[in-house]
Amino acid sequence: MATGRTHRPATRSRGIPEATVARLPLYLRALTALSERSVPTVSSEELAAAAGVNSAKLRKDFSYLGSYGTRGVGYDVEYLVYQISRELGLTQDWPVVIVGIGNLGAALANYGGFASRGFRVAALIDADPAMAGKPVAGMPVQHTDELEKIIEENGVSIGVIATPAGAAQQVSERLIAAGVTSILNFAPTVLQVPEGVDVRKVDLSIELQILAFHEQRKAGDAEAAAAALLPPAARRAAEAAANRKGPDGDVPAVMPA
Amino acid sequence: MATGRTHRPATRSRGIPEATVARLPLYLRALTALSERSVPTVSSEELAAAAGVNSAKLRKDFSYLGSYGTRGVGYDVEYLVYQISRELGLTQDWPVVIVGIGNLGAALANYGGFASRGFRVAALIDADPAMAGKPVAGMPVQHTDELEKIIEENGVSIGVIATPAGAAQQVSERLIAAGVTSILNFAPTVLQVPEGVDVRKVDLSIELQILAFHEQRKAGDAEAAAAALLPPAARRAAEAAANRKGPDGDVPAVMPA
DNA sequence: ATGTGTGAAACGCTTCACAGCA
DNA sequence: TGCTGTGAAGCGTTTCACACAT
Repeated sequence: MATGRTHRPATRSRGIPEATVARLPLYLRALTALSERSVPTVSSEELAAAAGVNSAKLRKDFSYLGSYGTRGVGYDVEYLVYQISRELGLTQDWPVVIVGIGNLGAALANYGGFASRGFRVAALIDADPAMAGKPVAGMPVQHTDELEKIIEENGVSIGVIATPAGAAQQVSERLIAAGVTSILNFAPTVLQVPEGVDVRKVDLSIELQILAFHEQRKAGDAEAAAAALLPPAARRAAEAAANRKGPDGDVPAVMPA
Repeated sequence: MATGRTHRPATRSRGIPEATVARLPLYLRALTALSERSVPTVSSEELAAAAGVNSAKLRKDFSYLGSYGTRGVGYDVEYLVYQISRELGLTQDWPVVIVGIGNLGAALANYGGFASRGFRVAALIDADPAMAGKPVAGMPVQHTDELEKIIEENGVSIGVIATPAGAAQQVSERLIAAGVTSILNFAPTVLQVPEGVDVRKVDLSIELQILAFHEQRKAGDAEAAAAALLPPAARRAAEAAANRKGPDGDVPAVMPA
């Protein structure tokens, strides 16, 4: 997870558990693929495999939306696509602004997955005057001065922050003051926001660090197993790890007092 | 959260709960900032605020690492930085490859947060022959043909996939066959990987959809409250939402059979 | 016969509240 | 006195297993 909500007690939103909400987009994507192949129905087993979850979880998830399946048959693909889209609020148009048009901001602006899901990039905003007017993803970058005007005129309630860490808090405050109530934050900072504003964060470095933790554990296991003369499948990883560490790889950089 | 592990039962890894592991990078970042300001110690309360969690959770998290605090005083910043770094495996060097050097891949290549955390971009790989040799983030892009050689020569165990969805599964298979055991996947697909391989996914579109769900709920609440003549704080959002929807905003695009 | 829908059990995570150490 | 460390309670999520509809 690269991610997490802020505020609001972990109580259910509209009766649907948060964990289920987080999986709905996954189901939707799998269903859309089936729909494009004109598959009329799916079983929970098939759909679960396509979405990368187990079928019991999927059935439980769908049970929160209502009884949309047919026993002995499965789920109607088109109908489910509609129901989930509706539940997620994707049947309406969501204008979003992207603030910070560096490498990442540009990547986001060019990302096709937004438009196809009801999201419309209403504006690209950057603090650098030299960027103003430059076309990115076929759209002129606008200066931060215009931020409030853009948000109010377009009824924007979702903002994406792709600025450097140092600018993120201030940007979020301006977004919120102008009316934004949901923020997707790519800057590596914890945003301080008032009650009622949702923040989700995506942090590339954090994801890698979590992988490193598990990777390290694998290497440790492999080393231990190798030492016990029980060569495991992950042998290669252990060897690579050993090579990387070097002779003093484990010496602490800082010693406790 | 934008994210999730694959395989391996949700049992604890090395005694540390998965939820705790996911927060360690957050604490580390906050601690690093304190360290740079030469702050010698922090209380759980202060550090929790900086990391955006509550203090009970933080103390519980740290208790899994050992008793590194001093009662009545707090935690030694430098010592904690070292212990968490060590726990996460960041005291060693992790070479990573980035596959798919489009907008997003380039953004990742340029992202500074990697190098400072023990991650080293060993190679940038792209399938487009026209990209080969082009410098991105001061590093020449290499062709996919070289993938296996690069991974083996550099002892790479972590791969980042930033290709289009259609290429991701095949890329992951080649990465894994060559020795990669952890993958950070930015492509909007569910990767099918063998036991023992960790996958974390970051999906921009999914994060936005989760925000949209909550945003929709807020708008609904605000409308209801407004109808009940109890003007709420989020009034603006409701009005904006109403504007967006238009006269037939709620008519289903697909009707059930 | 097949596959959904769902109570109930199991599990993991969070929060509480306070004992215990500096 | 102040703040950590931690059992125990509380919650939300996952998994099980089977009744029930088709």
